[in-house]
Amino acid sequence: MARPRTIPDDEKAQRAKYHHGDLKRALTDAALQLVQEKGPRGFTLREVARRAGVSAAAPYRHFADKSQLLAAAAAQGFVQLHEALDATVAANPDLSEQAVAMGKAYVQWAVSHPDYYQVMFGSELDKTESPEVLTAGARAFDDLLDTIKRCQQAGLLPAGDPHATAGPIWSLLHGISMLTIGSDLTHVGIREETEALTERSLRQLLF
Amino acid sequence: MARPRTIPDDEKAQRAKYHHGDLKRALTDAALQLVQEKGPRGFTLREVARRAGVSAAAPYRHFADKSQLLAAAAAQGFVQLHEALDATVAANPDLSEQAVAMGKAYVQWAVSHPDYYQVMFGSELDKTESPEVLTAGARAFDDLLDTIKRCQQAGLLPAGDPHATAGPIWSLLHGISMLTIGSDLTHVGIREETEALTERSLRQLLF
DNA sequence: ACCTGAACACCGTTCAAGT
DNA sequence: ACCTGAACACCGTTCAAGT
Repeated sequence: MARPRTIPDDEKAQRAKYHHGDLKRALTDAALQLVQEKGPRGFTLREVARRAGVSAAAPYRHFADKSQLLAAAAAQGFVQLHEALDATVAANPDLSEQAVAMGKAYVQWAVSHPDYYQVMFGSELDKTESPEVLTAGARAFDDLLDTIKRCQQAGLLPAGDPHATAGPIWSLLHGISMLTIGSDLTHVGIREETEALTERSLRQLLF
Repeated sequence: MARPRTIPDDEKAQRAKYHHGDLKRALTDAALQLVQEKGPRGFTLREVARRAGVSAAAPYRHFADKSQLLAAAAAQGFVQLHEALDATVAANPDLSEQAVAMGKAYVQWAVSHPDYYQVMFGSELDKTESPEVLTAGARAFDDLLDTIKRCQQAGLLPAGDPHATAGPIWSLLHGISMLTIGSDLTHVGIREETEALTERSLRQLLF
């Protein structure tokens, strides 16, 4: 029953700030949660504002429009994906398996965060208008690029511009992720497990 | 088995039917046009009704809801894609190049009909609720499957369930299409032409 | 400086009423 | 049988007004 009477101004400031000062963070947090709950389809500016305990007009002090708020959520998604890829690299020091492991991790993250992934790559988002998303996305892509470079230096992959190798790989991983999320593969009779499909096609493309 | 006693004049019936009887076709036509004009984002039930010269409530006599109307448009997209693939097969009787030619035709169609393609694979569409889309999609997929089978019989591709070969190929083609439409490849510094990227990665995956 | 309240123009959807 | 008009609950966005 400690009364907050003697509590440092720190906490008070924090509380006070939540609704005037750090509304931006409160809104992105709510947006993140809403995307995960309802997907891109159910994402509404007014609902985000409601969850942040604020009027429908308030978000416009911090985001130009709805798509900019969605972009903030998408950027967070790329950060999470980047962290997942980073962790995989750290957990797989063996270079000969690192590329395959990272590919599997990419798809694994995508299919276990389908709403996120669809926001990150869906047509609702105009990436051109949101440098935040572009840099966050580039950071995740760099993980792939770095692994390719290391493999090249170790002689496991042919030398040359790593982008030339990254293009096909990323396209494949993105395709598997999207088609799996949309259940399109099973709809046409492809019942192979996502992980097996990923590993198999990646090896075929790489080696 | 009671058939109508008087068969009305064809042309007159056609004309009269357009606004009472063939509203369904008028609506899907308008939907098709609207998708091509404004993309999935600007697609509105009310606008479609407006273009068909009908009240906002009228479409509900022919479609359960907005997504069912969008599904009708998506199905048409798959039909068009199927026709493009068919034409490519007919124009490339040489089996050794048919698979690559078809892959290029797939991506080519996708990037030249970006709004269509995004509707066909976007999150706005619930394919499960629309058998029309599923069968139209399966028909396009069968083109790929057939070419793979023929290549297998000619010894150009390893024998086995053609689905096992189709999975990686389709995933790659879909990934290239989507990432190109979204400009994601150029955003991360991959400036290779779409056609070159497609051909190169397809050959690497296949041979 | 930051937020609210009210307003505007638009949606998707429903339903009684018209023809 | 098929369509309209009006209504409802919801949007995204703007802006004067409050604190």
